[in-house]
Amino acid sequence: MMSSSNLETREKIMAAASRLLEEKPGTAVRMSDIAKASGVSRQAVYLHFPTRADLLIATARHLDQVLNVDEQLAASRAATSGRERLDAYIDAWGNYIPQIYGVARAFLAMEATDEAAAAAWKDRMDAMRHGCEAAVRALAEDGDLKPGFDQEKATDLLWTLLSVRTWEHLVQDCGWSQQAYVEAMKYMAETALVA
Amino acid sequence: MMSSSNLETREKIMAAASRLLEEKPGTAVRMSDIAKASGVSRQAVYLHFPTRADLLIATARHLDQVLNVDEQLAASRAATSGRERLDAYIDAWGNYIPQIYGVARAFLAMEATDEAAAAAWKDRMDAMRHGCEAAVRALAEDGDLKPGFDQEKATDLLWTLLSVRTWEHLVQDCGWSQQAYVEAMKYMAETALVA
DNA sequence: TGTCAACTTTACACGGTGTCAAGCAAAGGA
DNA sequence: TCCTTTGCTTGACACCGTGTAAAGTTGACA
Repeated sequence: MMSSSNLETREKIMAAASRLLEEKPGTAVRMSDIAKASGVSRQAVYLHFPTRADLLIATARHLDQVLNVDEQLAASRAATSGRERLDAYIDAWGNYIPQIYGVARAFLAMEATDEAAAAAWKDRMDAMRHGCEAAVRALAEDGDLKPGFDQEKATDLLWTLLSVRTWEHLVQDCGWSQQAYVEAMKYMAETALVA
Repeated sequence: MMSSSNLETREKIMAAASRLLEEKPGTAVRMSDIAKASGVSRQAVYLHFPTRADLLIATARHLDQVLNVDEQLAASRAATSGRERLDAYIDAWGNYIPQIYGVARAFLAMEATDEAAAAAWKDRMDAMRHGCEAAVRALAEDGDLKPGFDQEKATDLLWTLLSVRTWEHLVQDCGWSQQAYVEAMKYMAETALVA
């Protein structure tokens, strides 16, 4: 029961962290806030997660698991044509962003100062880039990639279009609806990259 | 002579700040670093600029003046057609970004925590948005705005495309050349917004 | 009964921002 | 010549958030 309580506490902390970050993104959420929200002492948090970056990393993984990213992104891999794949990927990732925005924002804020956080975020974004790369390759294999576009540049462009910062700018700063955002990204990707 | 030295010190501090930020963007530049680089005590900096945000704001204005933003952006206002105006604006602003990137990055890092810095940065970006708005309006007046696009959405899209974060992503993270960046932004804006 | 594991409480070090107060040196006027 | 003002220096300190250290508490279980 003690060992299960150990795990339960860990989960409680991660759950509280993701809840707080999701509730008030942009607000600086402190370790003590997370501790309080978990119903645990600040030091208990440090017992489970040596640093803030460690907690953030674990929380991100935890969220991926709870939200089942793999399944959410599976549709795009099942697509037959390149165009479908591109569309499905934009749909999947574009709609995943708001679900992880709180944690993402915390990462982006720490990135500048914390080495470990920067590396972890880079990893996640590299993984996302692979999705972009696969969509572009599928497009190219169909002969549907706009002529004169090399795959790497096309991937970079798509990657930029689908960055969390672009989502943030349009949805948070400009006040676009999630649907308008996804449609705009599809439109941009289509007109820019598809022949 | 004392009153002129007063101004000189102020300028020295702002010059040192912009130099340090430009030299090592991404590195956290502290007030004490700026003081040292200015050849002045840390408290002298606080004598001239009550807070870090104040220093940043003044430095940004100072930089605008030294680099002569107005002139750099003038070409776009002189353009006759909407398409020319769009192109000229992307050219001007897109090439201005790297010149202010150091300071911009400092603002973006502070934005999350500092109210004053966030407001000042928002002001600057709103001013930039007016440029986007004007370009889109000129396009619409020529009947060259893609049908089914309302001007506000088009402005938002262009604004997002020309954000410092987009520049950062492509040039800093993806390693694109400044020229490739500007061309890509022109291409994206053209294919997405021009009829 | 005693041990171990998870957790609590309290205290403290560190780095960065911002404040406060006393002192100093040079310019400039009486 | 003396005296005031101005621009700056020096050194100390408060505050906050992260992270560390150490001793104490509580419940499970052998």
